[in-house]
Amino acid sequence: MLWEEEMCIISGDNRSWQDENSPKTVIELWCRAKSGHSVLVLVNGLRPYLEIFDPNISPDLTEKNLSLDFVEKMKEVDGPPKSVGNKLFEGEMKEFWRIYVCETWSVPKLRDKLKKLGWIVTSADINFAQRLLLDCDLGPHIKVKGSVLWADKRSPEEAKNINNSNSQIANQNIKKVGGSGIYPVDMIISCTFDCLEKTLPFPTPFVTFSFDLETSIKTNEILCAAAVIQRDNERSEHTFTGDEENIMKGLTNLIRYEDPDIITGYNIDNFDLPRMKERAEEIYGKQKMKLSQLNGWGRVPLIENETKRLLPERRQNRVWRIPGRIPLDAWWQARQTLRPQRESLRYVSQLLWPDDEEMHKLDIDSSQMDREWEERPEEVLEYCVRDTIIPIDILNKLQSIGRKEALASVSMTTVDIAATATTSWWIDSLVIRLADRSGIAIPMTKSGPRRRDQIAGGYVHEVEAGMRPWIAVLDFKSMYPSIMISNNICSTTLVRNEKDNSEEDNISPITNTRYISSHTRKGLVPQLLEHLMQSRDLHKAAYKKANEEGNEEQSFLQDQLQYAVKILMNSFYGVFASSFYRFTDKKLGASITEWARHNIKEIIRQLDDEGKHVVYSDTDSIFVQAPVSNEAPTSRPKSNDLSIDSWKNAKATTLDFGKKLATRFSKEGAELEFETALSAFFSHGAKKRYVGRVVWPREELLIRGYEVRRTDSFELLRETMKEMFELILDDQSWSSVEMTKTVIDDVKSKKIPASKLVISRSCKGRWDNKNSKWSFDMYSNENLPYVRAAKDRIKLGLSFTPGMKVGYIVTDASSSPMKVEPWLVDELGTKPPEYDSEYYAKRLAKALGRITEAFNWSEKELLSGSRQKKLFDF
DNA sequence: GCCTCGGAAGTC
DNA sequence: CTGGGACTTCCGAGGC
Repeated sequence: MLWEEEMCIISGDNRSWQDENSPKTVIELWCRAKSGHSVLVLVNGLRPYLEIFDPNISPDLTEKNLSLDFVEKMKEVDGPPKSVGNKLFEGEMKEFWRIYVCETWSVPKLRDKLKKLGWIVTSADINFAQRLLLDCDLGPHIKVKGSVLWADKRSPEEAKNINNSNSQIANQNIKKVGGSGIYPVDMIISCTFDCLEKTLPFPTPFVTFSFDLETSIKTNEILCAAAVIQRDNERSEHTFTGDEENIMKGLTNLIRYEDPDIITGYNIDNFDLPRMKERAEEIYGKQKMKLSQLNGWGRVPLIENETKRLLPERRQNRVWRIPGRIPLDAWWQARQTLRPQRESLRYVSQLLWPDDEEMHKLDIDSSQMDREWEERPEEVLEYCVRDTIIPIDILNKLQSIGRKEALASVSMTTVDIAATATTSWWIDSLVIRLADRSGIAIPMTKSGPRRRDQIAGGYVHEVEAGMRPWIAVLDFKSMYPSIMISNNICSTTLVRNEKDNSEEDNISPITNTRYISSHTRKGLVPQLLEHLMQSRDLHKAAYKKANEEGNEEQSFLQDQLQYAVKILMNSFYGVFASSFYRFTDKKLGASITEWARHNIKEIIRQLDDEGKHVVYSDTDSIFVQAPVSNEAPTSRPKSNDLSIDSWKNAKATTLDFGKKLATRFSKEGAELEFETALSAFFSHGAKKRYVGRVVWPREELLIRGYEVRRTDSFELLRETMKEMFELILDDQSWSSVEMTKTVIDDVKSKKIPASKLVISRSCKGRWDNKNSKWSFDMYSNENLPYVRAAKDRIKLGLSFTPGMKVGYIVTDASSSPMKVEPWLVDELGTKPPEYDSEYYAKRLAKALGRITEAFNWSEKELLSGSRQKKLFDF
């Protein structure tokens, strides 16, 4: 009996098997059904392949140089080559042959052999599960029709009725279609590739597992562990104690029983996952099956020949791979979306839930874990449980999982690729799909050394120091994608030979690179981008409609989708300007930016000619001074003040001015939008550093580039500078100088708490296996403050992970190198170090002085000559 | 004190 | 062996 259901693909893999001596490859899709249970779909019927052509002949010549018979006889090849006709490869038509392969894992070897023979190999580095999505034009959300081979506890009753076989029979049936045994899922279905169908996206009820280990600092041993499972918005907590082996077995059994899709925790990538591996190996060495009992988290049967997929593995020292599941570190998600000043779990939860003390209370000294565990194990366990709950709360708050699912949906990949892979994977998914349908060959990803010669980037306009009143800010809408569309920029439309020149070609303004007119042939990428632009508009409209109708679930989903499309569109330029991407030519990236510079400079020139002052411009934005009288106030007067009308008039003039400019300079393929109106704009004269008082479409302070936004600044500087900007934009530059002097005096007299003076920078590092210690040899000089602070942390037994932000206090800057101490108050609750007040006063004066300089108050004047100085003996 | 360099973190 | 890009500012170390 057939079973039909909608589900979302979490991850895919494939395995080779023999069907009556003929080689077959089955695709395994790990899914979560819309109705809540997990499903493994075994898909048969597709054969892995790659495609080749003989570079020495063109289609009009019939003579073959290279022998296809020879290819057919190669042991990796399955059956005769199949003619697939002519395809476009780097501007030329070639005759292509499809070569079927016995096993996917022999592709790299076959690739090399064919290349040595002289063939050019294409479509030969595409993951076979991804191939299924490409060839059947599927995204992550699918409808499956198949026969039920196994229906376990959490599967629907109807499915259990269809399949009531015992596990032995199920095991046999699964092996008959190429599966490896009874996978730890709720349901196992078998079908052929034509039984899969694309469906509309829906929010999938993923199951999440969060865990945390507490370990001994002396021996690295695991002392205890905790885990939380979130299923259907309900959570269950679990704790594990006893000997190490039992703790690890307990965690593993829980995972295999609960069958989560997502595995999270705080810093699991760099701490808990590697520690699990290390401790398991400490106990069982290289006995894979024994190791699997301790750490077999892969979603495959717990059997001998699956040990390779059972054990979590770290690829290229970065992303962990747990087949069938998605490792999603809450630390990394928080870091990416929040960009916090510091990154400890305590700090991040304080940032997200400032009022909930329960969440960030600190009752365990983790640097003394051995003693704490000895003296009060219950509190340690409680602390451990809390540290598994917060990561789930973080993922929920940041909507991380929903965003990954939306990205998977718009890029038509599995959720794990959206969650863990890089931009080029998402774009591959769309580009290859379309190329395959358009008779265009798929070149391999380019390898070898990275390109040295840079292409030119965006244009940045000089900015004058000082205040400018009433500014209209205009932006090009999706600038790079629009340029790619309107000029038909694509590797498939690039004119490579002079003989192919046509009068209709689009010709780039500086390098005179030519692209075929879209009337002749539309490029792949312009087609895709145009489609994405339209789909973003559709999602935005659907979002608006859902909002009006009060349909919260739809509105949330549509907003996620439109945002994902935006992210995806913006990734195109980067990938096509890179040196490695399969469909790239460095001319493409260069053309895009030269058209961009050309467009924006032309507008600036015209405005200049008309005497309209362009105050600033960066890549796709222009700041233009509006024709407002100098008497108009730049800060909003009280509503009963006489000057309120003058302010309102100025605002109206600026709005009108902005709208008119937008209409005037917008053209097909380069739409200029009126983004914001500022009543005042200030810069001290450095590019990418400015402040503006926004008066439309909302009222707010806009700060870019300045220390206020920088994580490697310190709280006091951020606060003071922000206050200073508020005053300056309110025309109170004098009081801003006074205020600044007071703050500098306060720091000199040590009235400022050290917590406001923590400087934080990310620090690289690598674990040196040979010497069993952390190494910082990637720095040409390790004598940097944050590297020394990181080393101090390590010495104290605190966690260090490569790339983490390390907080420190400068204790003595008079010596070189300066003396610093790590900031441990967040984690250990220890006494803060004594700071070097002179250093902080100087840094404040320097940063703030750059700004006050615009009003003729220098750094030196800020540091001295204040009333308060005399009160404190300095 | 001036300069160069390596490095991190911003803007777009 | 592993990947979006360029443009920009500022900080600290270390040489002279």
